Amino acid sequence: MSDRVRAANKNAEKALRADGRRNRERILAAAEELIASDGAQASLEAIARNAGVGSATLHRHFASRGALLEAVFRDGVAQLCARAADNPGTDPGAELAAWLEELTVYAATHRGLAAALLAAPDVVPEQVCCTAMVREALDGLVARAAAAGALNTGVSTGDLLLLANAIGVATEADPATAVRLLRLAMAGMGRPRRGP
Amino acid sequence: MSDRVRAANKNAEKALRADGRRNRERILAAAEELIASDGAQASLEAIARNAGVGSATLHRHFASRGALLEAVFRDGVAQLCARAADNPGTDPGAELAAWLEELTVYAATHRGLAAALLAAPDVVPEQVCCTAMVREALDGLVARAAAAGALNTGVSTGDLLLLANAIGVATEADPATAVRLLRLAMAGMGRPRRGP
DNA sequence: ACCTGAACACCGTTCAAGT
DNA sequence: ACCTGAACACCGTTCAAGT
Repeated sequence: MSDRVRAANKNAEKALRADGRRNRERILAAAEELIASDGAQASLEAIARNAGVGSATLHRHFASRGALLEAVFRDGVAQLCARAADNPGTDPGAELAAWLEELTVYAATHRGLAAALLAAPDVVPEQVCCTAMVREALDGLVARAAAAGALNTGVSTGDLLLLANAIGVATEADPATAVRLLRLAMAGMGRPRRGP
Repeated sequence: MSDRVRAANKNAEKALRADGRRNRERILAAAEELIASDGAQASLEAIARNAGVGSATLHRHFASRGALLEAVFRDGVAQLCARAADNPGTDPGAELAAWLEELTVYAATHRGLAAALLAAPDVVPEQVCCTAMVREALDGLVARAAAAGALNTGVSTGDLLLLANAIGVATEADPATAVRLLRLAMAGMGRPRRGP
């Protein structure tokens, strides 16, 4: 999986001439910065301007806003997802909860990511996309948690993904609130907690 | 409260000349339609065009996109909030849950509302705004539920508002999913439910 | 192969000029 | 008092012309 991601990045970088590759990096750096400050709706024109390239060059490298967002977040999301498989622990429920918090914090601290994940997948078949990576990582954790009886009946991977993204969008740039809200939703808001 | 709302609308309508009032209604009708189909980011230009007025006229009536969204949703939200006070029931926890579901469904079926509620309040002092109405209505329900011990410790009105809006944004135009997600979050996702 | 500058259609905002 | 048309600065997308 992480191999697939690395291969996809190699493809995007290797097939370019030296100047093309340099421009691509500049665009990504500018995009990262502007998305951090302006959110997912950051102006593509401004990104191209900051990168010192024409707007047509940006569109040549990234056919759509979604493609650019994917490229900006792919590495970070891949690392996050790799961590989901690392834990060989003994408490699947706690591991699921901990990883969901990581995902939510990551979404809340990377403006535009949650919005991108929420958007219709828009997946070119065979393409490695953030949504697919996250879903795959989460699927494993959910399966183990469910097998251990640590998950409420009727809760699916899609539910948890939707919840984490919803909270990520709603609390963008406020990770503390994001985590608090996620924990409350996991534990339940409608009745007093029992025990420690 | 509902009086304040009615007064605010009277103010906005009464002080206008006949043609101004007619244009205002046309703009609101066009806005309702386009926001329903395009979401909260609907083009103001297109709204003015559909209403048959110049774009400057739209800006004269509604100084900002937020002001227009407020006007579009104010009546519906006021009715929703009025219903929060109607119930003299005996199960505050259930009443809170039921009203939160109503709010979430309303948000999910009125594209743009949740996004508008999530946006920074941006409240002109003394102005009746949707956020304030909802918060006031919810405050009452929360207080009664908390007094009855039906609410998880540490859950505030703001938490529930944020959660409902987050789910509303994430599931826009899919009220069934919105309700399912809200119920799961209220009951808790992280452990099996007990009893009926 | 990759880039640029320019063109196109659109947008939100503002203002002078109308009635 | 309220409206309009026009102007301004911006945007995303596309394309012919360059190297």
